[in-house]
Amino acid sequence: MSEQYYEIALLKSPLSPLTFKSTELIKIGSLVMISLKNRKKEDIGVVVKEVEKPTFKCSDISTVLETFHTKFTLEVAFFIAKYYVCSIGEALGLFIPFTKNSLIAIEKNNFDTNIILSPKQQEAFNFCKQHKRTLLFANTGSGKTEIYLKSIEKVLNEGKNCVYLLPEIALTPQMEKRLKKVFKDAVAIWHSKISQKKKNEILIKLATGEVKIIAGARSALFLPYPNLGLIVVDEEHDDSYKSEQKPRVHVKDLAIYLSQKYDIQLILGSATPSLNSFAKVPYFRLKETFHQTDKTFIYNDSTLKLNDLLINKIKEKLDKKEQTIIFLPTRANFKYQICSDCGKAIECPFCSVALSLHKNHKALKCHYCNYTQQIIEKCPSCHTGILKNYRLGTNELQEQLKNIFPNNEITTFDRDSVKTETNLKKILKDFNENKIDILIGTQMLSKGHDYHNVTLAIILGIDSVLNMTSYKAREKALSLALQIAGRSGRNGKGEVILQTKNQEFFETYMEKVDYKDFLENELQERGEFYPPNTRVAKVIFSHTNHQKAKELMEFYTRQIINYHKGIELVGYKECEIFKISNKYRYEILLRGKDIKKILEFLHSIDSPYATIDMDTLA
DNA sequence: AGCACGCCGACT
DNA sequence: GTCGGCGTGCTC
Repeated sequence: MSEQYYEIALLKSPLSPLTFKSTELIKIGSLVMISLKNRKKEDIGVVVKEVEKPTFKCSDISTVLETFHTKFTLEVAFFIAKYYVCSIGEALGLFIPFTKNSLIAIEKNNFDTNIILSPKQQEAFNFCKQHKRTLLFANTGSGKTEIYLKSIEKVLNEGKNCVYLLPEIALTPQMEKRLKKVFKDAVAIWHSKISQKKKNEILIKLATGEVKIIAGARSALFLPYPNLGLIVVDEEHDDSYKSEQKPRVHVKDLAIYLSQKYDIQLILGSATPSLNSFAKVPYFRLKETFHQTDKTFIYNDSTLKLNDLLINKIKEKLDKKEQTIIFLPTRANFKYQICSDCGKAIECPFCSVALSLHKNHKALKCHYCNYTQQIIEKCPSCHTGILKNYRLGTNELQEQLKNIFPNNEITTFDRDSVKTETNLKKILKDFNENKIDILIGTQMLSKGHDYHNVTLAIILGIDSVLNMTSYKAREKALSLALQIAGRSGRNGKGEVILQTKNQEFFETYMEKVDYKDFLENELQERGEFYPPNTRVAKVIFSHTNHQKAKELMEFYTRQIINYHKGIELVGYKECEIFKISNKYRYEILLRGKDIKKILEFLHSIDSPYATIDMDTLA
């Protein structure tokens, strides 16, 4: 009996593909079960290649499953493995495979959204139609959603699928509503919190053509679409499109790649686009909003605190029964407790960061490893000093405001108060029904939620974002400030207070000139040193043994200097947060224009203690 | 001697 | 990633 030999990529395994044999003819892309030496259970793999009989002995493929990957997914997985530096098995592990009934041809549809576009919107829609890739650079309130809907209608009527990506799960409910209103049951929501049972139902409907649009978070891009024709990436500037875990794929960049290489249309949308997309993708500027915008900016150069200016402004709004949102980048009560005698902060025993004070849990907590301990009164280092609190957080501000305005409803909106989708829906519902007067939150506040009665946005602590040591600090701080400022304004009237010592920067780019001018200026500033005109990658070495981590960094630093001409070593040092969860961390930052040379180095790294981050955002 | 733990290498 | 083998160092 004849035997075939196949290379099998083991799903979620860092191993390279291994060779197995079978008497059956198996299609490339099929999922199979195999067993490895010294393993208790069988592993799932994907057939990636047929090969000649090798010199070593091969085991048999035990089962051929009913699921498979297409040529398209295999190609994309190979690209991901190469570009983001992981094994084929890890890259394939991102995708959900097709099943036998998947490849039924979908019929063309006859959707009619009944949406009438304004002349400017029509122009934007036409631009999207004429360009395979569009950056819809659209101010808040300029009606970009209608353009998405029209574009979706078009591809659906051509018999294709659409995926609509959002940066986080929290935004899916409101978009679900808007999409279902127009496309009814052809819409499904997909993200990591959807139950397996529900996911299976969605996959069946996607295969039969009953579902044609998937709206969701990152993972939604990796579903078995019978015929993907359009990718929409909403709030495209958001960094959460990049995965924090291996493979560290940037889903927006992957979407750009897919639309370049395949017959897939792409629309990226944002009021404050990323410089990267701005430089890569043709844009259409949609500025006109449906209401006159009349926004007043007030600058306050006080250090981070609640002061009379803020209190009086809030009172004004409360008296008029209008709502206020307050942004600050810190949760809990305070970020540090510092001894007034010896000047030491109370540190996490496992991480090199201060413990945050959580009064309502009567605890000190580490925001990196979750270590929790009781609140202490006296300095643990010198035993004499009194501890002072620094860096105001959301809960503390809430407490202070409750003392001043005891009869008003003041709620926090951050990772601590929004643990589940139910929490989120309730807070947003209460806020929109005016049951909450003041909403205090972290970045979460800025992310595309609709608020209707907000006339004051207060932005605190933005300087700590601007002063981060990242080439993206300016872009991050400004887009964040603009996004929050954009949530203030009922019928176009709104006030914004920025507490900052960098008035000139914010005043220039928030009031005087267009965000486009910031992007153009920033492009100049970054020059040839930072993206988009060059590529950057970061490698982090982490180990419980301080010396081991350092030696690894030093070894690879020498490798770059000696054997990798053509890539530039920007720096090698301790990570900003030196220790996390008892692991010491060192990093190498490198850059270069030649992707091949960068990847050659990154692929030469052979250590389980290295984390490779291509196109790092930090 | 007995075993817990960490390290290392193989895995087709 | 996951497993077994093997060495070190500690305890009974």
